Amino acid sequence: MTESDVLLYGHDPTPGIVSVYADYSGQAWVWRREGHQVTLEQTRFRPWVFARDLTDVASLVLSRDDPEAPFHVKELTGKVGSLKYLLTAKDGYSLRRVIFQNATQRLGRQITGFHDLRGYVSAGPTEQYLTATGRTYFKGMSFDDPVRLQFDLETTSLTPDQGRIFMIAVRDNRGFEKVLEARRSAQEADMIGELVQVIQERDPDIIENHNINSFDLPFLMGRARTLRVPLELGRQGGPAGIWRVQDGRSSPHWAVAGREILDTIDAVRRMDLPSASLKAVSQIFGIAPPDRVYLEGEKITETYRDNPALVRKYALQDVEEVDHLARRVLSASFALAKMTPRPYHRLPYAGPAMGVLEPMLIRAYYHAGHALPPEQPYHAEPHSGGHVELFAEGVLARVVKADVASLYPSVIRAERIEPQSDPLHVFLHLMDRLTALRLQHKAAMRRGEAGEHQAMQSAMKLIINAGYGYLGAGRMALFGDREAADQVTTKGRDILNTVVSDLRAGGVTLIEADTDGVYFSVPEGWSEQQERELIRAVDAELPEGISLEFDGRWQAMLSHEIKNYALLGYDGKLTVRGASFDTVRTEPFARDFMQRALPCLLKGDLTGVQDAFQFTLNALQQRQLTNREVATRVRLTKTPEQYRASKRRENQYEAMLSAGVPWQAGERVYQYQQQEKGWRPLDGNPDGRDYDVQAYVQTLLTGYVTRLRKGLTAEDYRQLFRPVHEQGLFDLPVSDMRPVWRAVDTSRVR
DNA sequence: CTCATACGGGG
DNA sequence: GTGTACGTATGAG
Repeated sequence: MTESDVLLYGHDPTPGIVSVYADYSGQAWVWRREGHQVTLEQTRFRPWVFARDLTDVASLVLSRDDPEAPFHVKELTGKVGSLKYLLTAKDGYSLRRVIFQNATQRLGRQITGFHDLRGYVSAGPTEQYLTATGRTYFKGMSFDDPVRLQFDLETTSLTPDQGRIFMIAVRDNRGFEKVLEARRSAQEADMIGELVQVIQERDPDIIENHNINSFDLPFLMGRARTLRVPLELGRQGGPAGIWRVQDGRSSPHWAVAGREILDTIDAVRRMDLPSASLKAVSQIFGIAPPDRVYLEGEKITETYRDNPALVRKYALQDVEEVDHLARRVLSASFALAKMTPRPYHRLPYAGPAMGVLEPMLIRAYYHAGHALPPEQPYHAEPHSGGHVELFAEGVLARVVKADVASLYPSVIRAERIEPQSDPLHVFLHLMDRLTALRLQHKAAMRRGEAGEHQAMQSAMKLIINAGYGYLGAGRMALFGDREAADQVTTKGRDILNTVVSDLRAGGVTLIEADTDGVYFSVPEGWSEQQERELIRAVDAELPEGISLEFDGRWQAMLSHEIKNYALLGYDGKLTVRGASFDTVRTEPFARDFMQRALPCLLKGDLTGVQDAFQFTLNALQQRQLTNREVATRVRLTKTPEQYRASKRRENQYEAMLSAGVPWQAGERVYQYQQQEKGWRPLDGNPDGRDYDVQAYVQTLLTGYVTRLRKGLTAEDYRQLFRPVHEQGLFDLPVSDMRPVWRAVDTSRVR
């Protein structure tokens, strides 16, 4: 693959950069790997700021012709009002200080950063270095060329002031593997020292774990502080220490000089999976080994006491799983790190638009010596969205989904829509090049060629799809353009409308349309080939560059509300979408009910639906369930003191207080409704059966049974979900009932 | 209903 | 002496 497109990769082809640390004083440390050798280049760069005018730097001596002067200004080509002054300095701290001081005076409020100051664009030091030099990480490297090390702590608690570390599993992608242990508290300090030593000796470029930023590192730092063990995880020659990356979000991120700290959870969280936990995700991706040991968090300490070998195995499997998971979920970020002027560790949690695309746009303007765009005009209204429409609700058979492949990116490229503030046409160039590259990688994948084609193509896709969102991102997006974004959605709605009416003309029953996809039901007797032919025929009518694709087929669908539905595959697999059907708070008994009832409803087996209902009702009434199976998980965010001080009474806290159970802020507990006593913590009696039957029957009826309503006639619904002893005189045999659907005429545009 | 805040996940 | 910004569910008003 060529890395010669300077807009895509930056203009400096230096290979093998594995980590960069820079500061505002203009110093930069660049670590490069060539095979086994890692070299540190200590260098300087000129910190930069794009400015709209020079008012805040009027007190500085600004050179216009000596680019090495303490402060330099270059007037850039650009329109009136654009950021047409590129200020650079030998020492970026002084430049920033002067600007903030003068702006504070001018505006009469404390200015401490560019984020609360209009008329400037700058970046963090490492990003400035990469932008100014045109360098990027990892050029010429594959995912496993850097040394990647994973470590995972086993602890006696979730917080370092209440527990300690008793085990650390550590491995790397060069074959190293070790389990460090501290059976007794007195050995913990030595074990931490040993981890530091392992890291210094194995000298990884990248340190990975799942949730490393919110768990392992804070825990490790907490213990090291308490035990007074020096914790140097960074590389020799660079600034020492470990520091919190200020990224404005609640969860912390950490950085050390010379190594990239990567958290697989950041990448997993944006994948829209039912859970982001390591174990769940590993199973979904099929990377859990067949002999995987699963231990409940709370039981790990006691398991270690009785069976340390099992915990060792568990801990090693954790780090091995992280290695596989990282290869799977971080390779897109790895690929993007070769393109965008940002450190690798930021990419899994940087947004693809502001975090990846915009830095590339800024870099292009920096190198062209062209001004950055002025601020966008303010729009009170959000820009218009996609076409969303529900055509039918209830149970429909023979369901097919068709979608327009990459609708918005295709519209952007086909209609040549670009930000009006992008005279260099960088946006469209990037869209075109990324799409072309994506297609190359997809083709290579299809030919079965070796290499990271899957990672590359998904990385490209990520950024291409971000293009539209970026245009509509509002004032935060430097090159955002509301009108351009509106053009994209307008065209997108036109296309979807065409698809919808052409499909309808093809004789199918439409169910729902959402932005770029349509679910519909085909007439009885249609073969899959006929379904695909219809989609091909509709596709043929679409404009050049836009294509409709077959996206799946199911034996039936329960359409409940827009974006809330259940599908039953031809293989019998049930898929539910939307908060109506399943959330984290869903009680186990209710989840079980839905899993039993939905497939029956979708197959038209209403006897089965009734059985599922009676089964659950019976189980509740006969107290065949335990409290655990009716409990919901709640989170106690306030401390007891905070709660007592607050006005509002909340069930979950009252439950803890009335039971006399202490809690800590942030704690997660299970609670259930106890007979006559209301909400109680589950902990006291998880295997008991003293739950409030009436309350849970009510929950079943109002919270879950109602989700099936759209698939039944009103009479059938009433009859099916009535207690069995209340048989009515005019009841129909259930075996004669059939699920129903009806057309709806609510249409709206988001 | 809309707006704001908290969460995820880790032992 | 680094570095603003995720997506979604629930609670508050």
